[in-house]
Amino acid sequence: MCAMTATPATPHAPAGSLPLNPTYRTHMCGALRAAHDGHTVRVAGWAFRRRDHGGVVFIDLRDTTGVVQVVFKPDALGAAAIEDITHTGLESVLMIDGVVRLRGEGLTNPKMATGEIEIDVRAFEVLSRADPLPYALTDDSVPEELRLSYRFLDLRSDDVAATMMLRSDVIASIRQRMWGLGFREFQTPILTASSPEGARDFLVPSRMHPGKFYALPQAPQQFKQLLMISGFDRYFQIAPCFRDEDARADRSPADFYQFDLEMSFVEQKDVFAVAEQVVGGVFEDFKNWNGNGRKAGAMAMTPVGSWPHIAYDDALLRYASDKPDLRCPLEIVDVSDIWAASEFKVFKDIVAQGGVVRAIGVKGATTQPRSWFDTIGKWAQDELGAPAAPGYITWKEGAFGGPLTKFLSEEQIRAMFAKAGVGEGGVVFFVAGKEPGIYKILKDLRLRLGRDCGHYETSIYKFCWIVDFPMFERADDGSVDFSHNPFSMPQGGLHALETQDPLTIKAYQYDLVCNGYELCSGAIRNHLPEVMLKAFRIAGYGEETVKSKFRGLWEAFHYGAPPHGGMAPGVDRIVMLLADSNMVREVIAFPLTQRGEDLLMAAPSAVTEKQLKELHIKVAAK
RNA sequence: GGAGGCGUAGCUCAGUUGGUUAGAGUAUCGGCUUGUCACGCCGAGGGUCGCGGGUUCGAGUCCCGUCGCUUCCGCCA
Repeated sequence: MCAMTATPATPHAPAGSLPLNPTYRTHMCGALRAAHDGHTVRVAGWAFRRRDHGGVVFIDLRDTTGVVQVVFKPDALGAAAIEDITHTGLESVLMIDGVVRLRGEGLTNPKMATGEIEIDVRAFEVLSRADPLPYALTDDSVPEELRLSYRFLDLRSDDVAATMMLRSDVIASIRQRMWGLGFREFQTPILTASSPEGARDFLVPSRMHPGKFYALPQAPQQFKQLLMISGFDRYFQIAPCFRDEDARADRSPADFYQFDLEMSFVEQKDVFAVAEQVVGGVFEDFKNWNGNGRKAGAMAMTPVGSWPHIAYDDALLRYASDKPDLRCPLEIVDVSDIWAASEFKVFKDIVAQGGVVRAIGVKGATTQPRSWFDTIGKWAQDELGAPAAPGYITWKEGAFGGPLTKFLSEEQIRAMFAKAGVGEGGVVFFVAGKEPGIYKILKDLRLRLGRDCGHYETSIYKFCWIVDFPMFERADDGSVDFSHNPFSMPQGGLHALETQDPLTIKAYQYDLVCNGYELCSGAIRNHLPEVMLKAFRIAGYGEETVKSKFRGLWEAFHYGAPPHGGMAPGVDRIVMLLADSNMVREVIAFPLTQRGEDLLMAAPSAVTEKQLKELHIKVAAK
């Protein structure tokens, strides 16, 4: 385990300055240096590696600060002691009394921070013996399933441990920044009421109320709004959230943590300013963290205070995504009108039937070999499910090329290149189809083209705000539903709700996006009961539902509610990005599997009949 | 709910066209080794090839089903 790189915002004491109890240790393993030569020390830790030379035995002893070599010599300890340490399993916990010695000439190990010294053992005690390990801690090819089954061992490996410490440091940094800005931290209930909106709830049966259930909160949404109405003005919480939905690589299947915040008497720009200071500040502090050795070099980031705002509709057009990865500079443009006026029947028909043709211009792509264009076409069909290989037109040595060229006039082609923002040497790709199905193809094609043609930036955190989300959307069954958050303030307020087509109404609703990951959602909230009632009515919820299911907010809005808003960045995702990982499980100490199981604790599990009876629950036969 | 990938010793993997007793590295155990640092050398034990069924004279290998992990779609206000 390597010593952590010190970071300016880490409020923790540096490794090696921990208060120590001399019953167990006088020094930390990783803190010993040449300056300790001749010091009598007591250290304690895990037997990480052993090298047995029949007489002298070396053990690398590991604690949270690092590794130090301890030397067992038969002359000093006797044959029985050497026999004992030889048969003590790796990962046993040892307490060592010894003397720090400079290593002899040619015996130092420059790969170790403590490599100039070793501890000459005078006495030792095995505090806990370890069985043979299910896998070697130094083996980095062990599958995740096994490592999660023995997560307590997995957490001993230095990169995993370093990531957990990063997580702690990130949360500490968030708290310090928020306290510095005058926010207060609150705790809100873990057992609350089920909500008809949003994700599937985890339910907890009530013993005292037969047939009734608590729900674990999907977010502290209503509570933080109530705190605003109570007048606290600035709230935050590192809040556990629970959603019973299927997992993804970047989405934990049950519980996750949000850095939840809310402010009163603010507009959208005020929330953005706090977010850029705090989230941006955390990234500035930790962007170069490399405790797991993954980053190739220093990381850049979008400067705080200049994170671009992109309207939701604009994001869908330009990036085919509401969480665009801006490391790829390529943008999508609409060229439906040009193709509608062309002789190419396939695209003409698609436009005539309400579809669109979108184009991605790639500078310099004419240098790609023919085989690359074929690979892209096959990949788009096989992996992205494109109905046909994306068409393309090349502009090379004064001439336009590609199978689609013959359907267009030169003016039309030139107009296309101008719109796509590329000139000679460039290639314009086309994808035709209906929205929104076409977005999935365009989104991944844009990134692939950028990567393949060298336009994709690495070693940078690219932030942007996605703003002006629609308030409502059409559900699969044709009805109108909330598109994001039912508590958002619609732009135009009650007047918009009463006069506009609901599907055209925007909300003061926003997301923060970094490198293609949705880092948080937020909104300026509605604080008026009549707006709440009207918005829910449009989404198909009657007055009685609002009054019963959202009683707290409904009541509170009648007794003086300030304008307020906030957001909730995902702690797991922030740490994941800083750790240069794409798996959220890597930044969670005890993550669940994809199917929501804890392999170590064997959860979920059956319970006794007695427990069920107390809870008035009967399990139906399958 | 749907689609793909993976599953052989404690662990990581190899295993030819279906053909004798399923191999290697590592770990474990035993022996040797007083300066290594992923120490080294010699030897031993360790297998229901995820599970079930089928085809076949014969299945780790082919087919069907199923279970587990995982990636993606749906889902995630």
